Amino acid sequence: MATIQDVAKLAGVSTATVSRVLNENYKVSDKRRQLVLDAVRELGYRPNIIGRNLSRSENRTILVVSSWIDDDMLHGASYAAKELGYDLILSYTTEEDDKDALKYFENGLAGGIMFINFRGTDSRIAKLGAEYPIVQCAEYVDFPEACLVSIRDDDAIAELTDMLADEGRRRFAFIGPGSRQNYTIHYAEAREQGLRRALQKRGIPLDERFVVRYPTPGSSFEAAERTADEWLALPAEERPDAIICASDTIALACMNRLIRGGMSIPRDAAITGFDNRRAVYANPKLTTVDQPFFEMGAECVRMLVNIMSGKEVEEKRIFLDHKIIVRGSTDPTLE
Amino acid sequence: MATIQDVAKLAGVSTATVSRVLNENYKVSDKRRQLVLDAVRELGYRPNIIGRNLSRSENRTILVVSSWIDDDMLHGASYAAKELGYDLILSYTTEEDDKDALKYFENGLAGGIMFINFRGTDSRIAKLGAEYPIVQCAEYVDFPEACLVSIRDDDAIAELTDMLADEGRRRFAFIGPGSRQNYTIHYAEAREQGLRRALQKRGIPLDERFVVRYPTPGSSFEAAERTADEWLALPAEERPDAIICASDTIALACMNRLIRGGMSIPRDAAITGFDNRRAVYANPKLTTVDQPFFEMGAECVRMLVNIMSGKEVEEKRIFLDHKIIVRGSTDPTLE
DNA sequence: CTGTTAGCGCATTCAG
DNA sequence: CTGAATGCGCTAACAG
Repeated sequence: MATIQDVAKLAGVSTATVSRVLNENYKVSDKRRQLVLDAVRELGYRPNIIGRNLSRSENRTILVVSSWIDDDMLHGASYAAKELGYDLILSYTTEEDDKDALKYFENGLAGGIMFINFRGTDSRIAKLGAEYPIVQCAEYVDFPEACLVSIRDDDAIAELTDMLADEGRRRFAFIGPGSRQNYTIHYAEAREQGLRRALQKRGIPLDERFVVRYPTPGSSFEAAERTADEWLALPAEERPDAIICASDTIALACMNRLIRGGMSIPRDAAITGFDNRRAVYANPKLTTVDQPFFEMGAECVRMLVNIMSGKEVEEKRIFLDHKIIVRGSTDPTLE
Repeated sequence: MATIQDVAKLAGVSTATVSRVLNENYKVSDKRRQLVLDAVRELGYRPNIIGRNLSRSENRTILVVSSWIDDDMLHGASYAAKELGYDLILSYTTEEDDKDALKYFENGLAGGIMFINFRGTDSRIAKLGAEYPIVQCAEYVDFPEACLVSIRDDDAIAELTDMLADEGRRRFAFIGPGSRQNYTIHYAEAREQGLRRALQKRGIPLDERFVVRYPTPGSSFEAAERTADEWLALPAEERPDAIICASDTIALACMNRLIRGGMSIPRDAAITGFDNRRAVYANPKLTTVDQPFFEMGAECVRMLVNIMSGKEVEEKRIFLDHKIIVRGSTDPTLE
C-alpha cells in the first residue's frame, strides 16, 4: 500500500504538498498539483483513513448497537453514512448490557452511536446521551432530551381501530409483548394506548380479558398461538371480532390458529398486523402498518452526523409517516 | 479521553511501562505495575485502538459486504469477531459493484472481507481473493481457491426429494430464481441439481414444464404466485404433487395460492421450503431445511481471522450441517 | 527491569 | 506558495 511519502517522493514534492492537493484546502501551483495527481494515479494511492483520523483527531465512525437488526433499516443507515463519508461499525448487545457501547467511545473507535431498537433503563442511556452523540432508531426509550427517529405508533393503531369500528366491529382485542420491571417496551405501550384512545373516543368498551401482554423475553409466536387457543375455547359469540396485534408475526400466529379452529377471517374476526414485514405470507394477507424502515435508518444517521459534527439539531425527535395497508384479513373483498 | 501519557504522568513512569503493563508482554516490577493499574483505574483509561493499530501496523477490522443481510448470520459474525478481538464494519453493495470493497482495503480501514450472500463474476472475486483475505458466507461464487462457509444445498434437497418419493409422490416440481448471463445463483443451481440427482437415482422422470426458474432480479413472491396460478389452470390430475421450492418465501407464495385455488395441502400436493425462516408462518406450516445461520456467520469470521493473521488454513471450504424439519405441508398428521 | 526514541500515515503548524 | 518539523496515541527497538 502506497503511503503519502511514496507519492511525495515520486512527485518530487513534500508530503505537505501532497496533503494539500488531496484535501483541496490550500492553494498549490498548477505545476506541482499535476505532478502530485500523476503520482497518485500511478501508485493507485488512497489516503489511509486511520492516519487521517488520528492526525485530525476526528472520528467519522458510527457504532450501530442493537440486539437485532432489520435489514432495510441497516441498509438505510449504511446508505446515508456512505453519502456523508461516515463508516458503520457493528455491535450486537443483549438488552441489558450497553457497557460495550461505552467501550467503543473510550477506545476511540466510534464517535457516535445509533441505537437500533434499543431497550434499556432511561437513566443509563440518558447518562450516555448527555456525554456522547447518540440517536435512537425505531424502538426507543423516552426521556426529555432524547434524540430519536421513529413513527407514531399510537396514531397508526388508532387509525386501524377507527377503520374497523367504522365497519361495525365492536369486540376489540390487543396482543403484544409486555413490559418488564426494568424497562418499558415503548412500541407495545404506544400501540395499546392507540387502541384505547380510539375506542374511548367512540365510547366503545374494551374487554380487559382481551388485552393480552405476554411475558418477555419469549417467543411471541407461541404466545400468540396460545392466546388464540384460549379464545377458541370461548363460545363463538363471546370471542373478539377485531384483533389488533403489535406485529405481523403475532397476527400470523393468532390468525392461523383461529382458522385451524374453524373461524373464518375476516368474517368472524378481523385481524391486523404491524410492520408489513410478513403480512403477505398470510392467507388471507394481513392488513397492517407499513413502516419506512430504510428511511428511518437513513434519517437516524443524518441526525447523528449533525450532532457529531457539532451542529445544532433543532428536531431532536423525528417521526416519519407510516402507511395503512388494507388486505384480506380485514376486507373480505380483498386477497 | 485520557491518553497513555496521562497515565504515565500520574503513575510517575514512562509510557513504555504503561504499554508493557497493559499488553502483558514484558516483565514489569510489581511496584510499578500497581502504580500503573491504579492510574488506569483512576483515569478510566482505555487504550485507543486507532493508535494501537497504527503503531502495530496491523488491522483488526473486517469489512462485511452484502446486498442483504440475515440478522442471525450477522449476529454470529459479530459474536465471533468480538470473541477474537476484531471489529465489523459494514458495506452494502449492489450485486454488481464490489469496487467499494476494494476501497476499504486501499484506505486501510479493513484488513479482510466477509462476503455475505455474494453474487458476482468469478474473475472479479478471484482476483480480489488472490490479493486480500476474503471469505464468502452462505451464497458463494465457486472457483478453485475460494474460501467459503455454506451448507450442502444439493444434499438437503436430495433428502427432501427422497422423503417425498418414499411417500409415493411422483410428479415433482421445482421453483427457484434463475441465473443470469453475468452471474450464477449458486444456491438455486445446487438445489435444482439436488432434485434432479435424487430423481434420476430412482428413475423418476422430471417434467420440465414443472421446473420454473423465474427471472432475477424481481419479486420471487409474485413470480411464485403466478406459477401457482398456471398450475391451477391445468386439470387436477396433471398438476405436480410434490413442489420443491428454493426458499420459504417462494413456498409460501405458491402454497397460499394453490390453497385459494381449491387444492388441499398436503393431500393434493406436498410442498417444501428452504431456510426455516418463514416456515411457521404458513398454514399448514412448511416442511423445510433449517440452516445454521448464526454458526455460518461465526465460522466465516473465524476462518477469515485465521487468514488475516497469516495462519495456514487447511479447510478452505467449510460446509455446516443442515437439518430437515418436517411439518404439515408434507405430513398430514402434523400441523 | 526501565526510560528514551523512533516511527506507524497523515494533517497542520511554522518558517521561509 | 512550499518544505521541514511537530503531533495525533500507541508500540517496539534500543540503550541503560
